[in-house]
Amino acid sequence: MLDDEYQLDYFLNNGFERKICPKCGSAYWTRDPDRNNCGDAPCAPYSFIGNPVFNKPYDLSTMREKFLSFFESRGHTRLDRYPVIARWRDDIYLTIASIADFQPFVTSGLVPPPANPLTISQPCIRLPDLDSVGRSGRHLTNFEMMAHHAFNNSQKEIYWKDRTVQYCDELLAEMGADANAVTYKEEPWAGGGNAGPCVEVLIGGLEVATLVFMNMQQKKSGDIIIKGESYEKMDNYIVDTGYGLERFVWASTGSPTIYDAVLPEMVNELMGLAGIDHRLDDPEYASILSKNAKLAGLMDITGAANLMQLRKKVAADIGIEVDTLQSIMEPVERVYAIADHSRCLAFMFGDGIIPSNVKAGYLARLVLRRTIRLMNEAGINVPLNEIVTMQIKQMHDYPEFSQHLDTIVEILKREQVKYSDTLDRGRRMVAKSAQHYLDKGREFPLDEIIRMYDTHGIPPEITSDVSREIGLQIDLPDTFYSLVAESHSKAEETDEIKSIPEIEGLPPTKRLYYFEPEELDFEAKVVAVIDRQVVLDQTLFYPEGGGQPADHGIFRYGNVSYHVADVHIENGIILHAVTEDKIDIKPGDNINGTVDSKRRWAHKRHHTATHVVNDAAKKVLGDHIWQAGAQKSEDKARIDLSHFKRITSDELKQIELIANRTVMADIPIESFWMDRIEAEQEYGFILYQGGVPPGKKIRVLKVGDDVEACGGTHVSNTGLIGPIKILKTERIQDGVERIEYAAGEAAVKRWQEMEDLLYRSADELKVTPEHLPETINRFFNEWKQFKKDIDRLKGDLAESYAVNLLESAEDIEGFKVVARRILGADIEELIKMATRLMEDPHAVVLLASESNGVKIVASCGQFALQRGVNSGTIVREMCKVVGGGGGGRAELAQGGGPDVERIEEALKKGEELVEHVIK
RNA sequence: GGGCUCGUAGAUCAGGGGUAGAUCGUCACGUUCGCAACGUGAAGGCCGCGGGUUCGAAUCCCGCCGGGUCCA
Repeated sequence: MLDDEYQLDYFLNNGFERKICPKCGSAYWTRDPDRNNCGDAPCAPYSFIGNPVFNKPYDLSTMREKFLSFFESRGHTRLDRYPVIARWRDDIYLTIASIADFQPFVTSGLVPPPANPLTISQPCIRLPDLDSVGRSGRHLTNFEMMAHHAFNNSQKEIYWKDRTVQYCDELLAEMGADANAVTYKEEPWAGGGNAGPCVEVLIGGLEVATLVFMNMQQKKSGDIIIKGESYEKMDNYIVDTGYGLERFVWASTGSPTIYDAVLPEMVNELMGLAGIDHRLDDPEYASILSKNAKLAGLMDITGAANLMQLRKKVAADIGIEVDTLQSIMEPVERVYAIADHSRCLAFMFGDGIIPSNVKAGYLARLVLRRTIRLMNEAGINVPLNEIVTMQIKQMHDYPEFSQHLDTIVEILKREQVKYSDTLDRGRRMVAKSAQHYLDKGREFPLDEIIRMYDTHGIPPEITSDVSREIGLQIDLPDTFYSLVAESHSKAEETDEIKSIPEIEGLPPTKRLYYFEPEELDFEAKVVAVIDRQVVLDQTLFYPEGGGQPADHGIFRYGNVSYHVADVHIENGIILHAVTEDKIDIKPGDNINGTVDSKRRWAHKRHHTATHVVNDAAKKVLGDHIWQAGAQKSEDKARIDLSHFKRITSDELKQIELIANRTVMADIPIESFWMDRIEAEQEYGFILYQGGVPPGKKIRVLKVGDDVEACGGTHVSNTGLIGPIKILKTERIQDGVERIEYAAGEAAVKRWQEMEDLLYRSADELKVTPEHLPETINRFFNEWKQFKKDIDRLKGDLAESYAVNLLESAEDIEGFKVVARRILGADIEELIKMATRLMEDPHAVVLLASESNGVKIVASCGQFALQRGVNSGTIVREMCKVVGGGGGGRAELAQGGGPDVERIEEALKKGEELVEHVIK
């Protein structure tokens, strides 16, 4: 249906012919009259292996430079790369494509591009194909997407399809590619809410680039259907190209795998450590790897069954046994994967991801643990941090990673220890469980294996290995991980966005609080009244946002006052919710507004303090600190920071001190509106600590050394924050620390509360606060000692009582029945006595005392037990008499009840029961 | 953001309403010229914290604190 989109003048004027691939049915453009396939896998096999498509081999650096300067010389501005962690996005964690750098605001047209047209080489991380990395010869977890982008709209067109294809053709020609070998395959593209026509660029059977012409956006009512979704045309249309740097390098060397082309030093180093003789100059060995890569390029190799298929084909092709091939390929594939993964980790940690159990940090840990597993399997007994360090030292184009090497190494060391702890714990758990099932003569249940992985992070391979050692065989299903996914309930909750239709068409409210930050009184004209919500033309009321709660206050109209209890902003329109049911104001009326000064000041102080604490934390803990959330209130505030270990109390004191020094330095706070792109270029993504604000312009706030995009209200000088008191830290997730603090009056109040607590505690012990710790220590130790003494004495007491009691026992048919009330004994003493007495096989003991109600204990010796005496039943009946309950074992039971008056009665009842049973 | 788990002696863990346990480690004694090994014995517990249910809670329920882990 997009067929017309591909009838490019460039194709028509340059000798191209449109053909349909007989195998896959795709349309493609070629200069070669004899070509009879689209050139893409699986229709065409790799032909570049051992037969490079360009005129010379390139490495990553020279290839990247070749590409960027090619487009620079054609009017494109070269841009620095963005981080691999997508801090400017709240919908994805990792940068997955060059266009991701410009979503959502540039692609939507809201914000102009930083340059137009532009070229960039953007490192990307994609994890969905993790399983194929190392095996297919071409998959990578991380790669650089070289790109040129042009952002067009109805007012201005930079260039569109023809020029894009022409550039591609010229680039390939300049690199010495055979023009007849290049095909352009038509393929509609869709992703991330956008879509458009696209051509895939193929050479030597390898897809080296994708040229996307993004001109549609997803819309339910759209009339264009692509891959099952409806789209409509956009006003702006964007050239979104992606040239795979690593694939270009691979195609230029023709090596058997992409890993040998891209990371030759690393691969060789690791092969050596794994004890593998990796000699690509050995024709036989090289041919196995090439065959494998070629065939892997033609098929889906995810899952053990598919992989086996590949092995069989390759083995048959070369004429060796499948087992032999397996034993050659498996170790090599592992090393390739390690080479890839460790580079991925270098990017992740180099760009500041902190390992965690959530979000991007979880993805980092996933890759990290996978790498450790692979290294163990490969027999590489070198700490992971050394491998990643090796990697970073070879990444000369990324000198910034070396600057953070100390932090990266520490993180990796901690993670390695953590993982080995988890595995140790896991092995013990599996061993215990396996023994349990072995003893019962049962199999290890599958859901138990899933549970081991799901709740304890124990990989199924480990479960299988450990239980095999114990003697329990386990067959792992190939579909293990999808079974795990299934076991998770799919409770999808879609937040319904409450939009208020009445506000559509209203003018945005003028935000006076930015222009007159010190003012609290204002006049305004009512624009609309919707239910209990008032919209004004301008307001000093700050709406909830950026972790700062809404202002409160009052409106006055004539003699009537209205209380503003909540304020929020929607599409630039500020809604004031008032508590009164009846609102006698209407659009056009002029009202007076007054903001609650105490609340506003508390928020201002806490908000500015947040920036100050953030900055202090960064100075104490390191550059990797990144704000992961914040919330303010009148009496305290908190900030969540990414950090890979717990904050110590010394560090906390240091942070508090530095924060208060910033306060005392009384630094004026600067705020100004700035072009988004300009601000990003000047200050970096560090601006977005507190989240990414929408819009073309952003408000930049400088508090001392801290610079952030922030829309909140602030004090004018740090001195006005007043004292900052840090209250506590909390670890809200692995890798995220929360610091709670109070500022200004709230801080003073906290101090006073804490002082009260301290003096009250000291008073209780009749000591001065200085002596509190040692006194408490003494009391606690004494308490423990007394407890032990009492316990021992109770035992002694019970012993001596017991002798007397037995002597005074009533003889019933040869049994020694004791039914006595023991004055002053508690339940423990009764139990000790009863336990001591039941040593006599003829004893039947019923003891009662008054201790916090009635306590009753019964016991009986061996013979009595055989006679049918059951202490449990007897106690239960006795306790009913005193209005309670009880129970226990037949030889020893206990209970009690509230009715003290009937103790004797209960004993009598017990005696009767005993007699009844014995006789 | 959602889910699942764990917190008991210095360490590793049992017990899952009815007298707090095992193994290792520690200490003492015995055996030995001495050590290891062995034997005998002992010390070592606010059963994470706070509420609730109950005659009775390490155990059940709720909240908090501290860990572990899977998924988006």
